[in-house]
Amino acid sequence: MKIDQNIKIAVDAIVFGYTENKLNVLLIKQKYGILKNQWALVGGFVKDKESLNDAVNRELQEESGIKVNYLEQLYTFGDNIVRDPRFRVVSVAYFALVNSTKLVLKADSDAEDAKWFSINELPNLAFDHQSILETARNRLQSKLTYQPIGFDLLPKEFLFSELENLYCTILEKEIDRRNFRKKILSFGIVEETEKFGNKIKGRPAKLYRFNKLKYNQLVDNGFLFDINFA
Amino acid sequence: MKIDQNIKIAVDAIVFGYTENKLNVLLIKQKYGILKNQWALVGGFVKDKESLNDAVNRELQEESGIKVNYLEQLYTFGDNIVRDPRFRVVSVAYFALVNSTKLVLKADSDAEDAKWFSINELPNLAFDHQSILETARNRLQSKLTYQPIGFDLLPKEFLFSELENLYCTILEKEIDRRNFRKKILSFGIVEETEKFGNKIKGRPAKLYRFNKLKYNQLVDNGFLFDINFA
DNA sequence: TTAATTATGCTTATAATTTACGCAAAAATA
DNA sequence: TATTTTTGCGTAAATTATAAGCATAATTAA
Repeated sequence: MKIDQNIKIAVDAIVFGYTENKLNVLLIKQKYGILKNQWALVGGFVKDKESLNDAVNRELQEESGIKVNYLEQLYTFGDNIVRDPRFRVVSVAYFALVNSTKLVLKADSDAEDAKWFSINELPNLAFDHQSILETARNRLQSKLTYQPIGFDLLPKEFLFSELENLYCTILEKEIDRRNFRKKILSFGIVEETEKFGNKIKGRPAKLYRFNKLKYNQLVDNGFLFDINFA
Repeated sequence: MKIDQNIKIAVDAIVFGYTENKLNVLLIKQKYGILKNQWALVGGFVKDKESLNDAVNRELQEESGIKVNYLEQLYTFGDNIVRDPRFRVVSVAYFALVNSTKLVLKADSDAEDAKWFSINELPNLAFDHQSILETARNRLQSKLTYQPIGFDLLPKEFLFSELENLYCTILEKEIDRRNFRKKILSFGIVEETEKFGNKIKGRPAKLYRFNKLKYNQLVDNGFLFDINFA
């Protein structure tokens, strides 16, 4: 049986990072093709013998050298049949979180440059990448409230104020510091360390750590993570 | 620029129905090919000039003639590169809800037969359709609690007991009838009609109607649908 | 040196929501 | 007429969310 179909499959990754109380997105500038000098999401075509998951990990490796803490499929964009002017492309978009800001481009990659951009200061993006990014941002906002993915944007050991700021920044609302702390601690999935963070002024704050093992145990017993302030 | 890629894109639809307190899935039996006589999800290959959305609607029309009340993209299955033994296929799965049980196969369709199966009495399914179905069932369960999609499985006018049974059946748990009613009514998105359902015994029950317009208005003002009983 | 400032971490009162369940009403059935 | 079945309303107790108050430990300004 022969199927007459000429559609190509690509994967794209929306990689979020969080530094200095800002939500950032990783973008790359293409070296070749019609995309030359345009900023775009990490991505590329899927190889015939490669799973979608392998494809997106390969592209991440080639174009940014980054190690992601979290990766999940976001959405498949294939309703706009002229999103790529060259030929029809269906793109499977992935949503990734990292806590590092280190970028190491592979020399043989298609990317000329890779950079972090604040979500509020984005350049013009290639194709429909602007709209993909919006979808990813919505996923991040909603998922943050019912899955402990915020920890994947922070270093292993973090200040409570950092966690709290992350929630306020991404959810774009004020959260009472004391109620936030009370709620997070009540879950029993965040534990304090002996160390202190090096803040410049004010009372020194302890560093805390997310206990993923404990979280998984609780989930097995029916625990539901849920952070939702009015 | 030429891309050397030989992957085909298909769409599949998981169509849920609800009748007589049972959750059902629509399956079709293929007329031709290696799938002959095997039950499978509604689906087929995407045409070059057709959006993914159009493709799934066309397949639904051709293979079942059914009109869906709700349709959303579920997940793209493309990690198992040998899921189809003929050649590599990436399948974009869609999740659909209907309240009708009428099926009208098109004569020129690839389907020899189309039938409703109770979710608890499924036949063996082609490809990885069993696992796709599991994913869809999970989506249905979780989405039922935070989106008013239960109404898309019921007739326009329904009894409160039907709505309540639907929730109990799909979520697989007991829900207190009185608290359920109180909560649903408190939202103000379900209104009673002047009509009564024709039950055989017991006190006659009013028919109710979901006010989608009202729901959308409330959502614009920040309302969040949420049904979650311990 | 001392007072003001900044940020942390603990606590408590009140409001709102969830949970559990009693009970009368309206029909069919025995 | 009594019993059964299902509907629809109401209320008390338990739990959770919201809104603050305040002592502590450091830095910074006076």
